[in-house]
Amino acid sequence: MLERMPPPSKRTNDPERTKRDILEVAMAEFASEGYSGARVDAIAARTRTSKRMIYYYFGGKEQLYLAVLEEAYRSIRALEDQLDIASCDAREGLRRLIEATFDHDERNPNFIRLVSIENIHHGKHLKQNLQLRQLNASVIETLDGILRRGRDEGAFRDDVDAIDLHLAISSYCFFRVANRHTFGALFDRDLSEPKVLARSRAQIVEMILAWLAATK
Amino acid sequence: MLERMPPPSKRTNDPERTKRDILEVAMAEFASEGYSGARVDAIAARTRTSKRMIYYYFGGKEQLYLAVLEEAYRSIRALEDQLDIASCDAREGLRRLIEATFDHDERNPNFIRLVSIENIHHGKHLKQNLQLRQLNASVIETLDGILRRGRDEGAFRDDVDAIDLHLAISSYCFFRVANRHTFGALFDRDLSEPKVLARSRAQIVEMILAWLAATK
DNA sequence: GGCATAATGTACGAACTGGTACGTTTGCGC
DNA sequence: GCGCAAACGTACCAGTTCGTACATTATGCC
Repeated sequence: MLERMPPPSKRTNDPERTKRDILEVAMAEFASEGYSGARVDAIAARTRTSKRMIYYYFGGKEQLYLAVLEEAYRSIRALEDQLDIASCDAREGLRRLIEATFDHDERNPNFIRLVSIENIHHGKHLKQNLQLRQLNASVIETLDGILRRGRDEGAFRDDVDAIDLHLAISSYCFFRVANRHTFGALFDRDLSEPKVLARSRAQIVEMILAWLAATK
Repeated sequence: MLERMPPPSKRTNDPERTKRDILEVAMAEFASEGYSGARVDAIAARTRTSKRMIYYYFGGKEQLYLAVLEEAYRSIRALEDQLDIASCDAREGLRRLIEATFDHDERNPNFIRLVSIENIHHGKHLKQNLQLRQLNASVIETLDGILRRGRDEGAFRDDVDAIDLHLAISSYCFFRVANRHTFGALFDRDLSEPKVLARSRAQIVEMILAWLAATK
């Protein structure tokens, strides 16, 4: 088959692949440049298809961003499902959950950046999306279960609720990734360096456990 | 030309006021819209002067942003100077510093947002600015002093350094403000509400103190 | 094989946006 | 007053950017 290469160009239709391709490229672009900084043309250029398809499948820049945001949130669904929390005591279960959160944020800087970007825009896209809110409820339930068990075991204090706890854990894990650049520039400590990372990972666990163990 | 109304219009020259005016408006615009989302025309419109002056005094959009960023960082210089830390023990001194950090972030959402924005842009502007890095070193020195005193008093563990501690404190205070919108949308808790705020303020103090008191 | 529809490519346009050319006014030293 | 530089206003331009009209090809179905 000596197919004359580009004359008939051999186009193949693959809607699913095209959509996924656009989403992936768009995620990288939005995460890297912010919503306003992202360029539809730049996304199209890095896609195997054309700008036309972005509008064909997604409708526009804002809807594409919305799809990216949803995809990003969806990918972290039930982060805590894979953990075997039931089989250990509350402290150990919590330790695993904290480490999983830490590792997740570390491994998904694009997700972190998108959340930052969404907050810059006052969370107006997320607020529109009912579905996503429910996805995130599960981590609260998990934490609530751990907290209750910890109280029953006499290991945890009883005046900290699941949302307090989630705030404490995720703020640390999130900040480390989101503010890596300014923190690194100001304090000369590269938070992405393996040794620093491991140190932080241990410290957030210590911190939370010490807090919950405190007798007020 | 029947124009009689604003004949000479009584213009007054006041360079300093003009500059400050532009900076203030620009700070609000950048913080609200992000760097790419901010519009030079929008800034000019809300100023008592014209777009021409932005270029006259600052040179361009990017240099204006740079000036805004510098101004924002400079305004928090020596946050810890007003605290009387020397006159109390380490735990009390640290408590005051944490609360001051918390209150500062709470009162300066624009600063918080600008830092978020700067991180979206990989901190490239901050990295260029040597001056600003030194300004921020003071908080580390202060924390270092507290930590050392705490160890001498036998109240603090000795395997946590000042930068570890600063990371723990500022991540919590920062996240509460920076991610207020997505957090609120996902977990139905308005972090800016006075009661929630006071609760958080107490919790971050408890958390840090419990951590440092832990005997490893 | 023919046809309807989904999928895709190309080229272009209208509006926006950062930046500037050009002219005018103010304030200050004398 | 007078002159001159600093301070300021207006109108406009050129490049960019989102979005679309129009044409074309692939694919499933009978």
